[in-house]
Amino acid sequence: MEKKTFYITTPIYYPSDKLHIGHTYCTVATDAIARYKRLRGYDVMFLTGTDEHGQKIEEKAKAAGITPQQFVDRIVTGENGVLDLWKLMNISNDRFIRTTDDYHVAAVQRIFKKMYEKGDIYKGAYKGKYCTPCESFWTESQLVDGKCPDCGREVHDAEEEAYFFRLSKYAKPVQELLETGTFLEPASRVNEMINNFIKPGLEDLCVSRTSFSWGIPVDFDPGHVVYVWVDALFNYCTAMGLLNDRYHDFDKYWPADVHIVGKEIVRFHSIIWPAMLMSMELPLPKKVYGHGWLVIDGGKMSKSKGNVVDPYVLADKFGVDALRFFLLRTFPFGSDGNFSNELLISTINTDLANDLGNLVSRTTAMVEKYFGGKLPAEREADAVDEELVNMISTTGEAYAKQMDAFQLHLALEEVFKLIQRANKYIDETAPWVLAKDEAKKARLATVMYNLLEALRVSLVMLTPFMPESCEKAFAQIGAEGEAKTWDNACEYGVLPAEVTVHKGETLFPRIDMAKMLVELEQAEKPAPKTPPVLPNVTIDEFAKCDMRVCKVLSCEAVKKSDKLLKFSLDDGSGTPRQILSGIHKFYEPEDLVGKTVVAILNLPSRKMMGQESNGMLLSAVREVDGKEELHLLMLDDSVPAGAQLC
RNA sequence: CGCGGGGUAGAGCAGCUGGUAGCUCGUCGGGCUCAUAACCCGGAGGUCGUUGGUUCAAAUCCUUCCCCCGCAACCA
Repeated sequence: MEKKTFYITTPIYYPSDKLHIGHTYCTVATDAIARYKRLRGYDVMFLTGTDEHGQKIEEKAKAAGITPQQFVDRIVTGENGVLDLWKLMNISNDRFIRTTDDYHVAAVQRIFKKMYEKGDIYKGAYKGKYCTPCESFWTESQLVDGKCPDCGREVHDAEEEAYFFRLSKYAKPVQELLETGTFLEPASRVNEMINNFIKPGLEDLCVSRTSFSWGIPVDFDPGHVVYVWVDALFNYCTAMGLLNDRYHDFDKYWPADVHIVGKEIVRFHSIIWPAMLMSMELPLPKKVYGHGWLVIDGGKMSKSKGNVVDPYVLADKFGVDALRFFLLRTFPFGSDGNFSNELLISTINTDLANDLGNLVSRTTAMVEKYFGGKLPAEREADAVDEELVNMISTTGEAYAKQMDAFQLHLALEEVFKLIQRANKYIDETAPWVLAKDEAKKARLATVMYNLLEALRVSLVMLTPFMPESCEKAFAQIGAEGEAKTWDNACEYGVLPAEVTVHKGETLFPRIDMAKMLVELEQAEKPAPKTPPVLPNVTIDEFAKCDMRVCKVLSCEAVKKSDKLLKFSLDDGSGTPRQILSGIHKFYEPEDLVGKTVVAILNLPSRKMMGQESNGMLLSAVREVDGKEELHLLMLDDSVPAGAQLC
């Protein structure tokens, strides 16, 4: 009989930067689900990949002086890149798609054309407010005081040719999809989507761009490139062979059983994606699951905050399996979780070292000590065995229920209830007492056997989370072949009666919290980065910058901004000069009044939060421990206002 | 009134289809010695952010207000 298929995906990640622990979290979770389904006998297809087009990558590549393709190659296939990271984390994906793969490019062009021919993509005009000097379109809501948010100048109505997808046409069926089924989970995300996006009304979606070129060309209209929606979302289909000859599994695996996505892209996957599939008259994926984020100290992890956690460092310090386990055991999969090194270490110590690792260790040690490593066949049951033996055969069901609902942390909790019960069982049966009485050998063997069985079924259930460690542990408790299958994870009495154990290396060493925190701090502290010296400028070019000494006449915080301070400065001209500066995080306005600072005066005037800024204050800036540190340039107060720097 | 999430023991969280408030860590005390100074048992510690209401009964439903976070905006 054909095995049932299970098609599961991660998002395709945007390689504009190195991936961090958040991406790792998502991929590890998906991997654990995929491995669980394989364990359950499914024919699993697990896809992950990278979304490599777009303006941001084009700009980053330009800044780095290389082509966009070289840029993404470096991040995806280069050393310590995306592929290396997934290999390190023991990710069992069956396929990896890059949106720059030629088969995907060709397929997307066909998809775009098909939707165009159907009339669901049409050529229209992108209407907006246009700022001629900035060559930028803005929406009404982006404008500041009705003017360009970039330069503060007047904008005018303008149109640009673009292709649109008739998203509005599918608003109703999409709403029904969200409201009726279990298409989008957890359910809390459904209201968000409906209130935020569907109720206000779905507008047609701009699906092509002419403002950048790093994308898939619209083959029937040069100058246009396909924008992210069609390009990225259809990866889930093209990687199975939709409209291309590279793969031939589309009919076998589509529709996907579940797209695992982060909450920030739930909208694309639960509204735009089904609408586009409806347009293509393709079946819809069965489920979109939006997981939460790892946050740090309650705040979002981001480059600019300098609190990005590097998975390479953690895997190196704690081991891949311990890291995988921690991510999935600690945080409820559907909601945000607060990441910290302390929590990571204490979870490893409590669950893996003290409970699981120590149970393996003490059990195998006793079998070796009391029986020379091999249990005799004689048995003698006792009433105290019942609860443990019962749990051995029932935990599988409780675990499966949680796994099938993607409640990974709850599934692991079930397993650890069994492990904790086994530790208690040792206390209740006191094997070291039994061992002193030759007449109680059969009883002692029974106790040991029950412990090994509890370990065996626990390990089967932990295998999707910690594949390598579980293999090692299986070897230690003498479980091989059939003893490691799912069907036998719900059965008591599968290990041979005369099982032989092999006490081995410590599976999860206990971690010295204080010592490790210091080590981590050092490892995560990037080598103090001093930016390289910029290319030469001529003295004439330098002289164009009019930098002058100014006295702070007044200073106040700008309303509604957590960063901006508004300065009124005496620049020596006699007329106060207004300059805005985003340094509120470093200075309180009242501390700056009367200070002697330096500003460059001949920058073009610019509006921020509706306020005009005529120049820029100079500061000394550097990165310390990944955080920006800023010192406003201040001179001795005896220097007069208006003095020029040269 | 932009949208959403959240405020429960010292810390981190669960409970929220209403019925004596739970878990992990920490802390205090006890047990055990097979084990990775690990394991097992017990105690202390909470007026469940605030106001009012529904109910025989509210952390749990409705309402007022306060605070935190995310999206957005902005950071020359």
